[in-house]
Amino acid sequence: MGKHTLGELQHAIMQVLWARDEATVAEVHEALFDERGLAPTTIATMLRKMEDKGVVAHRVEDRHFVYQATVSEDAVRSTMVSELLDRLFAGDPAALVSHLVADHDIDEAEVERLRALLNHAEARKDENR
Amino acid sequence: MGKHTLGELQHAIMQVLWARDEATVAEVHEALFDERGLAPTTIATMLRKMEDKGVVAHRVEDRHFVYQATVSEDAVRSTMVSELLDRLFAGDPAALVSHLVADHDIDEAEVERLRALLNHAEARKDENR
DNA sequence: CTCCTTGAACTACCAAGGTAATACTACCGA
DNA sequence: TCGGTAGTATTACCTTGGTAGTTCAAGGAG
Repeated sequence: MGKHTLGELQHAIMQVLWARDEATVAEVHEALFDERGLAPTTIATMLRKMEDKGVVAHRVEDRHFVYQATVSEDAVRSTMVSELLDRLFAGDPAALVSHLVADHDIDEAEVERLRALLNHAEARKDENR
Repeated sequence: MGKHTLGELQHAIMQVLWARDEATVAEVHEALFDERGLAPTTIATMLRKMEDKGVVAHRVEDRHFVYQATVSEDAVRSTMVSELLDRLFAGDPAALVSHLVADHDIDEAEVERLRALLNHAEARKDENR
C-alpha cells in the first residue's frame, strides 16, 4: 500500500468513480464539466497519470476505456488524514478535534452527534473487556 | 489573506520559527539537520521562496538574515484543516471526527479528553444564551 | 474502398515544492 | 592589501499536479 495522496482534480475524479463504480473518460468529463469546465483531454491525461500511480485501473470496452478506482475512499481518507495529523498535530487526534471544536463552529446538533460517536466508541471498548 | 498551505519542508521550517520566534538560516538548518540532513543552501532557498509567498519575513542583522514567521501556527492549521475537511468530508467536521474515532484507535483517555472538550464547547454555548 | 469522426496517445507547458551546486560579495585576519 | 571564509544570490534540475493541443488509429458512413 503506497501513499494514496490525491490532488484536487484527482480527488474530484475519484469521487465520480466511487459514486458510480466505473466510468468512461467521457462520463467523468461530463460529471465534472459544470463545476470545472475542463477539456476532455485533461481528464484523460489525468486518468492516465492516476493509473500510473496505481489509484485507478482501466478496461477496454467497446472502443473506449472504462476506469475504476483501485483504492477505496476510506483508504484515501486514512492516509490523508494521518498525514495531516502527523504534520499539523504531532499525530495527536484529540488535538485535531480540539482545533475543530475551537475553529469550525460546530453547532449543538453536531456536538450531540459527536458525543454519541464517542459513546459508541467507548461502548465498543467496553464490550471487548 | 491567501492560502497558507505549506509543504512538508516548509512546515518543518515554520515549526522552528514558531518555536523560537526568529532564527537565522544557519539556526534553522542546524535545527533540522539531524532529521533531514539537508544542505544549508536548501534551507536558504526555501526560506526565500517562503518569503516570496508571504509566510515569513527577514531582517538583516550583523551580516546575516534573521527570519520570522508572519503567519501563526493556528492560521496555517485553520486553512489546511479546512481544506482537508472540504475535500475529504464535504466540509462536515463531525464526519472527520467519526473517521478519527473509527480509524485512529483513540484510547479511553483520549475519549475522556474529547468528551471534556465537547462539554466545554457546549458550556460556552450555554453561556451565550 | 475512402473519408470522417471519435477517442486514445503523445507531446508540451506551467506552477510549486524540494534540493543543491556555483557564483558573488563583503568582512576579517595576516 | 590580499586572500579566505561566511553567508546570500543566482541558476538549475527533478517531481508532481494540472491543463490542453496535436497526432494517430480504427470503426462507421457513403
